[in-house]
Amino acid sequence: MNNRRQKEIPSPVIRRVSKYLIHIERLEEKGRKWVSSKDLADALGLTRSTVRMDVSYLRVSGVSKRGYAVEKFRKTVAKFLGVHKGCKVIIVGAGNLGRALALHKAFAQKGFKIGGIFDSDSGLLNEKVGSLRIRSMDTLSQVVRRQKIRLAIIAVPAQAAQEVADKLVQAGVRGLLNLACADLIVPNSVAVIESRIAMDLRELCCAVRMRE
Amino acid sequence: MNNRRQKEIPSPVIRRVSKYLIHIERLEEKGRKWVSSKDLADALGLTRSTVRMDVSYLRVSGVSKRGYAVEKFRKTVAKFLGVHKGCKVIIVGAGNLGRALALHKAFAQKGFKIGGIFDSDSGLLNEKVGSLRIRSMDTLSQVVRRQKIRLAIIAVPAQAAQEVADKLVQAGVRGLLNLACADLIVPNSVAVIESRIAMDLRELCCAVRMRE
DNA sequence: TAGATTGTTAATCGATTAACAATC
DNA sequence: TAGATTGTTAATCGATTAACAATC
Repeated sequence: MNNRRQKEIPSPVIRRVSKYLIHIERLEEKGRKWVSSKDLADALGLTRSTVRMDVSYLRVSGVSKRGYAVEKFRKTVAKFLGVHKGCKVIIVGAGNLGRALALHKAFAQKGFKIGGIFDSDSGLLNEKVGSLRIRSMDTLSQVVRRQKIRLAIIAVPAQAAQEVADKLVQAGVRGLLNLACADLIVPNSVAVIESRIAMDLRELCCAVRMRE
Repeated sequence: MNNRRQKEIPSPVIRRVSKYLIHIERLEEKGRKWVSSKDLADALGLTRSTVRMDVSYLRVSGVSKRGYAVEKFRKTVAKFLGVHKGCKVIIVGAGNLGRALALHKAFAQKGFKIGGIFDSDSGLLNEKVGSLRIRSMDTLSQVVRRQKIRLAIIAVPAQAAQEVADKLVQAGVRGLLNLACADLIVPNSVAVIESRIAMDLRELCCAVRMRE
């Protein structure tokens, strides 16, 4: 593909690193100063080797016998993931799920700010969701440009998902979190993470059967 | 581990198979009778080899030159995943997210039925969410036993997640879908799928940065 | 110092892809 | 028949784990 500033990171590593961050944040709250690869491995059910390999992708250097400095680790990981206070996200779809996410406290806690909620149903226009007002899809592109929004959550029914994705991509959004049960086709330059709860449930169903 | 009836299936396979099911269901609605490994591979961005290997784990046999019979494929995959009409799930946590999921239409469409919604806040007791009433945590174990519930969705704040998981496990639930930003510790006999939207957003953040 | 832990290289393991005979 | 597709085995690729010297 195109030449990247960053070394190519395997996606299992990224997934684990975002788990490390959650864990490290909790340790920091508790006042812990140091964490070792063994601590992390035990807490997350991994091997020490895996943790150390993952850490080697970051620019965190550890100290023999003590491990990694918690605060520095947390800062470096947050920077690595591109997470910073006030990273803005918009939500498309103001149904039950879209509204719930707009009000979801964990987002703010994890550094995200909801930059707007949109719906194609003009009956919902201007209705309040927390401190936000539901906006029309016509204003989407303008909002994305003005506020320099890069991330969007798709919380619309499956049939509408592709059309919404197209609009978002055209408006310049760079990453989509897809909650709809639909496979999205997007240009290579746009990242998509699937988070389809109904699909997860099916996977769970299967996992349960496997261990019976 | 314990001896299983089923051959051990790699989890990437399970994840892909649940994607096949979504796709196949749509094809069936459209009246398609046959689907080939090439069709599936193209639709989901995989190689034909991968699709055929995955299919070989199922008990679907294909026909040279035509591929797989759509209806039979769909039925076999649904059975393989353990998904059947009316598979019951309970939701713990009647905050924004829990309520939204209780009302979420995609669940019913995908064969799941919400068997109850629970919250520890007695102020919410008996409040209506769609056709359900919010129940107290004290009744959880009874409901799980009577209705033979095997799956639960955890939609409570991170601090409460482990306690809720313990209660669910004790009540006899076999699979947990965790929406809380907390790492759950459960016995090996219980399956856990993580579906933490805030974490997914962070992963997305990172993915976006990678391709800049 | 002795012991614990990092950082990195090499070995292992498993998943994906390629290849191809069998089949319709 | 010729061509397309399955089903399976072998080759490749990449991720995980093990091992160990360096370090504090």
